[in-house]
Amino acid sequence: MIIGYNPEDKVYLAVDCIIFGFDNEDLKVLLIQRDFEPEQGKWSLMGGFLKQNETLDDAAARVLHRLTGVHDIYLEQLYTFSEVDRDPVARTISTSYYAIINIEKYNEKISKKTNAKWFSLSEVPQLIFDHDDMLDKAIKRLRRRTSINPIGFELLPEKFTMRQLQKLYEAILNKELDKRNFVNKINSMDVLIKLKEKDMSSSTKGSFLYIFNEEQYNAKQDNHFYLKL
Amino acid sequence: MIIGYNPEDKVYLAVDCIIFGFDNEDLKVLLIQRDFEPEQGKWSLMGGFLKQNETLDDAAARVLHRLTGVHDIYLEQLYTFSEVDRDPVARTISTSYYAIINIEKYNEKISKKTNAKWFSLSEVPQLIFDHDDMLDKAIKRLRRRTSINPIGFELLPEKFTMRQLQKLYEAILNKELDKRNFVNKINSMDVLIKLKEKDMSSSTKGSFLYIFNEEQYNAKQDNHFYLKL
DNA sequence: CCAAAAGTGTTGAGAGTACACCCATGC
DNA sequence: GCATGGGTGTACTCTCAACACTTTTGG
Repeated sequence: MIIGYNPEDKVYLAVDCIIFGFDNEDLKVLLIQRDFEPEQGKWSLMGGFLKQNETLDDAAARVLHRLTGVHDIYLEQLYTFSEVDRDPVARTISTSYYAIINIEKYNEKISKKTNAKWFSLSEVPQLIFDHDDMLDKAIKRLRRRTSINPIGFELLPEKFTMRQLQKLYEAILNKELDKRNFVNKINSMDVLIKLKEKDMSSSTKGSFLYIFNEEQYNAKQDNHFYLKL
Repeated sequence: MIIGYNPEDKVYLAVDCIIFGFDNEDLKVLLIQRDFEPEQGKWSLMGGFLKQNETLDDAAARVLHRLTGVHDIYLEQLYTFSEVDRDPVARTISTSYYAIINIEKYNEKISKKTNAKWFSLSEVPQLIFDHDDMLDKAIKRLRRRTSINPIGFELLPEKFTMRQLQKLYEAILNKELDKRNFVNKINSMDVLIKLKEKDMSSSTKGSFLYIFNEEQYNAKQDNHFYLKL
């Protein structure tokens, strides 16, 4: 026995993932309907238990992959929830993670999977345990992050219009933005490349497509952007 | 056995606390020298194991109290560290918390306790395990928080001078601030009460003392301050 | 020719930043 | 009378926010 080490008790450790997506209209979150007790039939975040030889980051990535088929997604740890009775079955402490993904890119895979469904933020049903709190924290964090540096490109197709990008920001921040101010601000960040190509699907005039200039972005990353909207 | 619940493994759960203090000169952090193996003699954050019937928040408060005698301190969860080999003895996952306290107010209590010592941020020795990372994250968080709303009053005596407050911000942000701009900004927040009393210890002229106007502060809390320095 | 979305600049207000001199007093 | 830290205001710049009209083209 090692002196000073006196682990009082063991507990179960889990991860839960808040997956955000965007469908060109609303910010959505991916939920699953539980097909097992407790709380069978209710909606919840995607979760799973930690394995012996993986980190929480690994576990979150594994759970996400198992339930959606999605790989190589940036996951960020949010907060660890530890209320004693949060899970009625056993003392379980859960670390929440959030990720943002492109709905179209993954939709096919996801829809084949078990009981997963996208919900607009305004239509999220009551979730099990403390998953509402988790979602809440995730939304707040996403909003804060959005104003620090340009997240959100992960949520769009490779080529996108200014309008789409604006709608995405509006969905995340849950408020309307002025078109001219938005364009000016985005352009001043200098992380987009304007293509000669136009998207003709949304208007007769057509709107220019942009791609994300990853190189520029990475170069500026450290300084932060402080895109205040 | 409950279907769908398949907890793969159990792990040990701990908390570690990063305690910041201020001595009118430097921002300091409270460390303890381990008097047990492993890593006996090395410096570490204050930590302990989670008990069966307490939350992580509770555990952090308990550990802090046990090792410093300090009560009723605002602790904020930082991040949960879960590298498989972070603790060589057993798989241990640790959730870090940080707090900021008034050194003078508690110094007597603390100095009686086991091996605890304040270190200026620039003089922190190498810490055990991943405690360096924890400290690093805490400093970053503290700096970010400082610019969102006026933290830091916790670190000062009840009555303090503008100069002290400025030094505190300089210590947290690790840069020099302009005296006039600082005073203007603080005054524009309208959360201090200027006393008629002066502190005569630092100069012949004496400098006015202030107290924190908690009521005003709480009233404004929600809107945030965005004290950009 | 008209409906529908795209595209584009200017102005005013407020916040941030840089900057220098006088004041009070103990010694 | 002088050394030491305390106290104070202004001018410039930059960013944010509000705001409206023209362009394109498919139908």
